[in-house]
Amino acid sequence: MLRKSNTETEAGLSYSTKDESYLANVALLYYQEGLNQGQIADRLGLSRATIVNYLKEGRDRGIVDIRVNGESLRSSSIGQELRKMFDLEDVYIANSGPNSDPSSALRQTARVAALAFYNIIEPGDVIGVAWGETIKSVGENLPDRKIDSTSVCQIIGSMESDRLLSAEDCAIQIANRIGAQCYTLHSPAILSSKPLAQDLRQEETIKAQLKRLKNLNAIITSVGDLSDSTHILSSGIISEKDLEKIKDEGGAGWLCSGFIQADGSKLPHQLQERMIAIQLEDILKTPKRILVASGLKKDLAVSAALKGKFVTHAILDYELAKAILEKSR
Amino acid sequence: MLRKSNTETEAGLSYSTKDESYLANVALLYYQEGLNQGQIADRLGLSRATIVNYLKEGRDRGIVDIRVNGESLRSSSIGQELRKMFDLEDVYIANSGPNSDPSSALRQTARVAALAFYNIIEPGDVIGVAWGETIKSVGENLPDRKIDSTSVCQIIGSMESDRLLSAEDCAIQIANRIGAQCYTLHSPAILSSKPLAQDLRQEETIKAQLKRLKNLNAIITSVGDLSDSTHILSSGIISEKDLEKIKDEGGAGWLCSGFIQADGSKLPHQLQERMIAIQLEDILKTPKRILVASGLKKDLAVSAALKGKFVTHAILDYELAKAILEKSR
DNA sequence: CAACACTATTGACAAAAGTCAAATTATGCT
DNA sequence: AGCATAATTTGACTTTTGTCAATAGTGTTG
Repeated sequence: MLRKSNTETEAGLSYSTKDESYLANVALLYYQEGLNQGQIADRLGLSRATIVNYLKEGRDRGIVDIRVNGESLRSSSIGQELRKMFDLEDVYIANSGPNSDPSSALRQTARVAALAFYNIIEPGDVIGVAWGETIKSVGENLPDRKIDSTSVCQIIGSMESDRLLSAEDCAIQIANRIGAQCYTLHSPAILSSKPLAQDLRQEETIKAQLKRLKNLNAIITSVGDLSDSTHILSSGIISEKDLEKIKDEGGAGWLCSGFIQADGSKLPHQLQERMIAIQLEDILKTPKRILVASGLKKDLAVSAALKGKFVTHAILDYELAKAILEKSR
Repeated sequence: MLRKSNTETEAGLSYSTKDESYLANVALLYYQEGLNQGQIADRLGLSRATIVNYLKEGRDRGIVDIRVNGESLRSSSIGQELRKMFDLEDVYIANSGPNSDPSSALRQTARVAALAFYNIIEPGDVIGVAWGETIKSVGENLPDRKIDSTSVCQIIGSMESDRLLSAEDCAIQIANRIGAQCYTLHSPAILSSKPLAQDLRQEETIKAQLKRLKNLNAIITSVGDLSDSTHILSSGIISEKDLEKIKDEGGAGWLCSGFIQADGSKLPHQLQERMIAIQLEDILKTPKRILVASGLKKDLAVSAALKGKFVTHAILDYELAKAILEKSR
């Protein structure tokens, strides 16, 4: 069969079969008219394999967009129970199946969080973004869909971590996806001494950046658990010895820049003096507080964050949500 | 294997696997994570057939939404040529393949028109809607997506037709889909005598309805050809004898309420005196004039409408567009 | 204009998805 | 509780889709 990429060239009429319009028409025949690939191939006088390629290209180029309605993810009954119990605005439940490994459970949670994010964030919002594996994954799963005149602020200074390229990444990626102005924090998360931290906070650039964190509309963060594998340990924010002490003192979790106890109250710690990050008090002042968490080992930490009212919108793993609910009866 | 629709019932925790949230999660695993049905079945501990059912239900219930980007349909090179030649704002090309029958070509054109419609219409628009097979099909292919504070006005009185249930249907359906206020025309399209038509136009209700047609933001219509199978014949608007006369006088097409010649100029006809419909002059005053047409036999009529500037946005069949372009060189 | 690098297309095969009647499990009713 | 009924799930089968290496077309360059 003759190649079809240009018909009527002799008449000067150049019609490229491969343009977006053509791909979109094929996609319509497949996804809306409901024809199968063979029928479309017959109509267009091409092989079925070609139609397969066109359809794939249509999806790749974003001409065909398959989206899942985020609203529906709020409807799970376990989520509704949690919502009532902790007086939350919304709970979205991710469910990757009982037989899935933790990393894909995390990815599924992040995907759900990405959809939830678009439901929660409104044009004009100033969004504080924490960092960590979970938030990184949320950023990766956000579709490229702009939200008008939003801005994104990094709320914890940066830290080298084996699990992340760099901490600013989280804020930058989220900002890129939603087309927001991005303000990073030009400082490490933790400094070696209290005086140095104090000095740095007085630096004009840092000062301005920290001031912005007092007037956020929304925050998206995860929580850290206090197990041996927690990221505050691996990223060097805290030493093993200090962590043990925190646990002895009744620490249940780590939230942005501070430790909290099982009942949700703040657990003061000298570490705070050396950190460049948002204050727990400022989190509470932010109207939309989005928490994303996956994995059973975070149950205590998440419970604590919920009890402490650090959260208005939660996106949780099914297993995690169930565990929290059962312990809280 | 155990049935899974309720887990943990003994603990009082009712978790329905079949809720929207669950379906959405399965859909995410399939459409976003890219797992196949077998892998999902394994993870959830269900059979693959069940996953098939869940995915289907997700699509049926609108949890999964597969949409084609309307923008891309504007990009065809043949459409661009037409756009320049007739100084149009936009041309969308529908392509159902050279081997497809006219009815599915029409459906494809209507689908493309439906997507175009959402690109063209803005919140607040007052939209005039004609009727006919083509417009009816556009209405059927519009998704249920609201456009804020729009209204829809029927621009030609009603007529019984074998091909349509009733003429108001077109306006009503389009209004329903986009959530618009709907104003129908409470009159037949054509009356038996001029005096009766004049009297009716003076009726307060009709008068108000006709007045509205002088301030539309947009119009969506097709054109009638003058072949033996044209709908103005089958719906009884015109007699066979009159049609012959019109053709002899140089008529090229029928547009809403009047005949036009090949060069786009109006062809006066006494029929007009007996009609209750928008005036050709008022069409020209409307800023967005959307023409939808499919099928080679409409080439003369469409050409005429384009030349007469009755159109700002055209949605055409590929074959039709090509024919018009070739004749116009 | 032959040789080339490139992209688009295809046929044949492998994998995945869809179908449906039968089986299983829940639900309603007396 | 026991039975009828409805809803859900499943295994075995058919159809459709995806893959990939081979082939054909296009454009460019020496």
